[in-house]
Order: sequence, then C-alpha cells, then structure tokens
Amino acid sequence: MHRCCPPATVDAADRTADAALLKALADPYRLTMLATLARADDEVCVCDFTGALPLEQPTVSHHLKILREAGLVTCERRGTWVCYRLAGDARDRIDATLHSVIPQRALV
Amino acid sequence: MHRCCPPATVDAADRTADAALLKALADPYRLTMLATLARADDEVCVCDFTGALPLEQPTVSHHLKILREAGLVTCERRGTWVCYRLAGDARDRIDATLHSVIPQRALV
DNA sequence: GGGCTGTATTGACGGATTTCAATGTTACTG
DNA sequence: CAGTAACATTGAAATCCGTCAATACAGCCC
Repeated sequence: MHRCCPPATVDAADRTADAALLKALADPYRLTMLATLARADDEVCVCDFTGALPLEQPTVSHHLKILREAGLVTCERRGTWVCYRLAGDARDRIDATLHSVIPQRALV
Repeated sequence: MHRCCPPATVDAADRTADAALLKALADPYRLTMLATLARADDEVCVCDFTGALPLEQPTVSHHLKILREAGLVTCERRGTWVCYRLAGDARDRIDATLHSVIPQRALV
C-alpha cells in the first residue's frame, strides 16, 4: 500500500487536563478579567467587573467561578465585598501547558 | 460609599479574537494533533490521525478544519492523501495572544 | 469510464456553555 | 433584629460544540 508520507507517531499523552485549562481561558470576558487582574497593582473587587462589563452580576460570578476552579485566580472576602487576584502560578501553568503541546523551538 | 479596595480599571481591549484562538486550542484531540505535528519531522497525513485517535474520520476532519481556520495548521493535498503541517507562526501567535493578556513578569 | 480509496461536507443528535431572572447567603448598619 | 448591600447559587432558555452516519468530492488505477 502506498503512503503519502512517512507514518507519523501520534502523540500519546492525555491532553484532557491541558484542554480544561485552555477552555477556562477561551472566553473574551474571562480574558478581560485576567488581563485586568494581571495589570492591577493589587486585588480587584467583583464590583469593578460588574460595573465595567456588559454582563449581569450572576454572569460575572459564573465566569469568576470558572477561573477559580481552573486555579487561575484566588479570592478573598473583605466585608461584603470579594476581591480577586491572579494566581501566582497562573502564567507559569499556562506556559507549561503550552510548552508540553508545542515545545519551544531550540534557539538558533 | 465604602470601597473594598482601590477601584481597578477594567482592561478595555476586545478579547474576541484572542478567545477565538484559544478556543481552537481548547480540545484534547486538537491538542493531540498539534502536539503530533509539533514533534513530526515532516508532514503528518490525515490517515495517521484517523488510525490513532478514537474518532471517526469525519470527526478528525472536523477538528483539522477548526485548526486550519484558526491558522494553526496548513495542509497540502498529495494524491488522495492530505498532509498537515504546523503553521510556522503557530507558537508565536499563541505566545503573543497570551502575552497580551498576561504580560510576562519583569525579571527580578 | 468505472470502481476504489482517502478526505471533506452535510445533517442530525446529545451534551455543554453562556446568559439572565429569581433566590439564597453573608456581612454591615441602624 | 430588620433592612440593605454585595456576591453566590439555582434553574431555565438559547446557543454552541463534539460526534457520527450518510453522502459528496478528488484522485488514483484498471
């Protein structure tokens, strides 16, 4: 039987967890929240998000929960308010995931 | 009115395109395909994917289309076969997207 | 041309995701 | 304790996504 090109070995690793992390990132509003947290000097209050985004409060809460469960953000209650912070290892975890899929090319 | 923390400026950039790119990544089988392409010396034939993944051929084709439309892979017909290749700028585009959301910390 | 092989597209189904209204919970304040 | 404010959770509707069977398309070979 003919072949088009040398048979390739399909990568065997289970990418379920990697996909889950990326899925948490794959929403415009969640990216906006992460970008905001990454640029904030300190914590960001939920009310800042509900005030600035064209979303109802429950929807904001829903997106924040997804980011929390992905381990990308942490939160802390401060009176009636809840303040969010980018997880310290958020960027590293994303980088590691990405690197495991597409290893960085060797330096020339 | 009391505040929990200094009011934060919510990032104003439109993250729709960024989210679209990440959405193309956010599937275990698509990550497997990308990982395979990234490790292949050369092109990878569709038949390698249909043979190795627990998916029917139309589903494989569907996932490859999503990767194609995201600009992450390119393909070339070679007789009856079609061979896929990782787009040259795939990694760079992902890195740039990620960086625009969470800028790399400054070196200490 | 006719049959065959590899891949893409179409159509349909089930499950997941996004969103909001309604309600619950927690904490402050008279 | 009653009332209010901020956030979380629940439930429901609309849409999107992953999957496959059936079918179409493209290129080979007789």
